[in-house]
Amino acid sequence: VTSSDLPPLPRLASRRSRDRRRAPRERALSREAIAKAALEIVDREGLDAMTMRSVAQALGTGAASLYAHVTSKEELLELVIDGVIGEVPTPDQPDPDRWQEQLKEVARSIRAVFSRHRDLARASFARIPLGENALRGSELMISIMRAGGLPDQVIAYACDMLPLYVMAVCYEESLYSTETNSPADLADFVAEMRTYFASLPPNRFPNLVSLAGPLTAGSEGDERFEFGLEVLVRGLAAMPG
Amino acid sequence: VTSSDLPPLPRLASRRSRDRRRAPRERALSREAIAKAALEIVDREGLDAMTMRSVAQALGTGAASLYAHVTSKEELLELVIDGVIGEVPTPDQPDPDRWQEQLKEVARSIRAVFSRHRDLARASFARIPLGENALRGSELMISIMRAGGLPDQVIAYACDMLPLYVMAVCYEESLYSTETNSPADLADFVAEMRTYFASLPPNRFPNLVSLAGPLTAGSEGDERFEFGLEVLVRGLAAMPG
DNA sequence: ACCTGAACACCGTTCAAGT
DNA sequence: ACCTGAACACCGTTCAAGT
Repeated sequence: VTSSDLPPLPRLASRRSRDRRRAPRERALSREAIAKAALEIVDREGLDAMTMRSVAQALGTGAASLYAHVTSKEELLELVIDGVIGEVPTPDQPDPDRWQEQLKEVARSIRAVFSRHRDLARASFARIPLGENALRGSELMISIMRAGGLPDQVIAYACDMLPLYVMAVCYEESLYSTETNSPADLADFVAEMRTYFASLPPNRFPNLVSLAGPLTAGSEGDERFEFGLEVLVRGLAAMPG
Repeated sequence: VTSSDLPPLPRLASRRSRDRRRAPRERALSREAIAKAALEIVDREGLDAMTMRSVAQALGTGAASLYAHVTSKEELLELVIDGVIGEVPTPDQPDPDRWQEQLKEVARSIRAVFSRHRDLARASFARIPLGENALRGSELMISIMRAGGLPDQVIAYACDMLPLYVMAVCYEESLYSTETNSPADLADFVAEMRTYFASLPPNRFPNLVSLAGPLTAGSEGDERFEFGLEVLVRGLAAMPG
């Protein structure tokens, strides 16, 4: 899935870290090993548990040693996230007649991948994704929309907006599964919300009261996410050049 | 703008804090005073500078004293955010013929308000907004969409999706203005991005290279945000019941 | 050239003790 | 009833000193 045999991409100047890493010794640390250890902690204990100290400990060193390979926790997170984006499968060739379905498919893949990595989605926010794999993802989405014949500027904005939506949903969903431990807990929580909306003073919140049901629907499966995808795709299709 | 003269709403059971606060003494602390001090710090120095310690210091006490009025930093943040949502102006009566424009107007107001509070938008994420003012905001959006004749379930999902988009954009924009200090800096950054995309290997990233211009357009003003609003509103209008 | 112990300057939260 | 000093168990990052 990764493209590690290709020549490395240049780095955006303002993102470039002081190039401190060297040819690694026998069993020395490396950016890859550090990122791998970090992701394992995220998967096991969540994003907050991933500290420079905990990552270092997993590798049998102290936190200070990581700074020889990574300039900051921020940069490490970027590495981890780009690696995860690399898990997103690349689908078939762009098909002009199926751009909407293909775009939705990519979005579904991203959601599926991040749902396997706890609340990592939170860290992905508002980070302009410039890693190798993120660029490939953008390239892919653009190619699908271009095949679909969308105007360039629509494609460009959509390239921002679509991941924004997907990541926001992933983060939201990761919170639910953090706060509630079992599917039954989630159902309880949703039920509590519905009852709460229904019990609000009807003179001040008539609409919240009467929509208590729909407002709390679709939190359990894919409906909510699919609704958003449909809105986005239909909206994009309706945008003038 | 606030509705402090109305009877207090019940609190969702799982959100209820141990009711530790009492009738405040002469110049004692209060939830309101604490939230006000916290927001002032956010406005002056950003979200990260808002710590329990810094808020307490601004009030002339120690951090521990805040815990008599607020159960956690999390709860304090909720208080601050709901207060800021209260700054969003409530527009005219819902007009069936203008629901799209009215919905966009609400979204613009929310963006305008949060853009005055640094990166506070970040803290608003994936927090189901259940404060007094947030509920009023939801009630308002629902009333506009109901006047527009949208199906109930579409309205309910949209109630989630619209703020999600607006807040995500607010957060993204707050990052730009944190990393870049002047408009000129922002322009430089955007230019750097454009050059970067244009300089990628064209055999691997043909679309990113050729769309370098559009991809980095509209980051300075409202176009990007307005594009998203338009997509959402058109998409919502196109959803079947 | 790389790695590290110890330190610096912080966090959120708790709790015994005060008034 | 309310407030607080001090402590607990942490953070990210730096840096002099080691090998």
